[in-house]
Amino acid sequence: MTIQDIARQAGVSASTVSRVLNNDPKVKEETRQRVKQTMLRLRYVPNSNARNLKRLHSKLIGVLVKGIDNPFFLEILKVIEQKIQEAGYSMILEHADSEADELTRALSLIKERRLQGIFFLGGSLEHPDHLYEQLSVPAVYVTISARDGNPSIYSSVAVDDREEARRAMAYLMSQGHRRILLISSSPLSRYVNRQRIAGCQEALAAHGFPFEEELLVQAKGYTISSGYEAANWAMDRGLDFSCVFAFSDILALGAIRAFYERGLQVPADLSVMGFDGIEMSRFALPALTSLRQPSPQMAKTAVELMIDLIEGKTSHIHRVFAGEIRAGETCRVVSSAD
Amino acid sequence: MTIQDIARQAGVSASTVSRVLNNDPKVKEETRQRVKQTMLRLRYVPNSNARNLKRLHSKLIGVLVKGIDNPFFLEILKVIEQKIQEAGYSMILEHADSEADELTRALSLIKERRLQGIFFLGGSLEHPDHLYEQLSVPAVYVTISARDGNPSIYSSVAVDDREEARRAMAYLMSQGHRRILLISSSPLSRYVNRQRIAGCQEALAAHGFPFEEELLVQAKGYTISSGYEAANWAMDRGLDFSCVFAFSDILALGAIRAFYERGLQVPADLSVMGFDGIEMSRFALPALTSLRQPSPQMAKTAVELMIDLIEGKTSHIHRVFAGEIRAGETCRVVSSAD
DNA sequence: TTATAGAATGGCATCGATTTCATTAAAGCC
DNA sequence: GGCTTTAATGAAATCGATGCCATTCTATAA
Repeated sequence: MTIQDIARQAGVSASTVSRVLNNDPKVKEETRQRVKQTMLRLRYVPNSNARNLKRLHSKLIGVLVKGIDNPFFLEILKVIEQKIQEAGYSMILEHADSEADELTRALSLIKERRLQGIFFLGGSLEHPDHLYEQLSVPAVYVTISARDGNPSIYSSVAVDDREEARRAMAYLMSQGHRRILLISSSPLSRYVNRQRIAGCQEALAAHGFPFEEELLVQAKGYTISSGYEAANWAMDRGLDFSCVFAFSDILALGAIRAFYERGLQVPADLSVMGFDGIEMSRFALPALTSLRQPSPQMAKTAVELMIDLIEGKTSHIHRVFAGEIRAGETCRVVSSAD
Repeated sequence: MTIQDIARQAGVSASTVSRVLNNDPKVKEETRQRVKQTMLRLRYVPNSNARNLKRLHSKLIGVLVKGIDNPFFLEILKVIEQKIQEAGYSMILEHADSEADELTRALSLIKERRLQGIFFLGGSLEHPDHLYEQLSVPAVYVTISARDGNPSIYSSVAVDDREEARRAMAYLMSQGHRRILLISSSPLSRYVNRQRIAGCQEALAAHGFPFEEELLVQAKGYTISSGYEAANWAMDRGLDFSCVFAFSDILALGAIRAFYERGLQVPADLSVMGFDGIEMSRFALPALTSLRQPSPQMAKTAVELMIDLIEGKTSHIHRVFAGEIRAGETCRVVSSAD
């Protein structure tokens, strides 16, 4: 079933059918109806390959996700997809497994499918600048704050990781915690992790506490089992801490389980705080205290920004959202003697 | 950058460049290298629209997911994506929100993008048969058992929902439970739910217990909050039960939270069992007892089956996997006097 | 040396839509 | 009524790759 078949059946030319497809106003109403009826009758669906080959715009936006395991990213992804649809575009999802070729893959994808824009979700920003310059379409990073220098070759929508981590740590320290185990995702060299670690150090320094390298452990991935393993690793090494700050809720939840299995109750024996504030952790037992990122708003803003960028209505900007501490049941005030 | 540009730069014809792209053996090694170098130098990436327009095969397989919220589907989706890649195909993900137009959407997608096959994940099978007959490519349902009559217009890879639900109920009843609250997803009329309910009834009947309509509640969606709400609804109605069997782990986890907030401990005061056996529920507190579906194997089998179907090596079949009870910490043996 | 099979390569139609340009039909105007 | 303007429509080139068929080149045999 091609446009030609419809044209023949409806007694018009292919051009006219194309005009009907694209809602061109200069088609007589009567003709339009006849063509539409024919399309319906023959169950005609336009071939998107042929379409996008000829057209200037593909109406496609790519999303490159790294670590789709993480429910936090999924929460964002859902909103992004919905908003993209609403804007009349379609979403192409690509899942990046290895860290290194992330940008290369994005560049290929853009050319291959004629994407009009690309989102990066959960990746790192460690690529050299000259690679970004090869991006021929707008790129928007979501949940990853822009590096120092605020580059104008891509946009970002994120919280200030450093500041939010500092705030979370300050909160924990205000409850009397002094020895706080940090569970980061890996690698530690990833920008977002470096930022958060820096924020933690800042908070410690503000209280005059030293930053102990030993109290920084890394989890393999963004899964509950890697949080579990990281906590076990810390306990196996006999580390001394009264509190845990995990850089992701899902890691925090895994850690809580690990503590429980060793007979440690949260928050009675240990306090735990997460980062992200996913829905699920509100319903966990005990409900996780977390630094919530306003993910729905961030996702919405990211798509709006993307559309504006595509339509040339704006140039690259960096939007910073404020996080918020969501108190759950996993933190307890301890005496300073603890 | 088109194939013509490469041809000009490398001093060959477009045909030869195309041959290099498709690894045609009848190209002189020297020429092949020269063309490859040129492609690399100009950072050429073939336009997939032009490609798929001309080619017979698009190397694309669609996946229509309903309820991507459910971590169980995500676990499966990840394996499906990986296996599809390994088989040299690409995956197109489509998220169906409304129930009704699911198949219509799939049919459009197939024509539009020239898909070579389509997976249905988490949808329902309630469509009339004549719609399936319009499917021009193999369709494989994952985690949804085939309806009675074992139709040969699509394939399925699933557990026997009825039998597994029966088994789970029998397990709970063997622990002394008699009044078991069922938390189903909605709508109850969905085939998978009807099957599971039938299995539960069967188990009750085997013990001579009546099936009480009242003890069947439905959750809005596959989210932890809807499990939470369903449990609250049941408690608000003052229903009497010693045990809960939720048709999804994520619902069970939400229910546990709801009980906890009303001062009911699991498993001390109430036993809870889930369905699916997702990774996360193993790390929950308390670890969820669940009827585990062997999802990685199911996903792997589904993709293998799909590839075989595409290559014409097999015709539609229905693979049934056996589930398994994974004992956690949410079930307790009660005396029959309870 | 010349015929000839086989290996490499080039030319060109093609996939199914869009879009510009040309053409026809209808309508407005003096 | 004849002419211009505008509304509808059609013809044909085009997007970027593929693959059949034709052609050129090379190596081997007679």
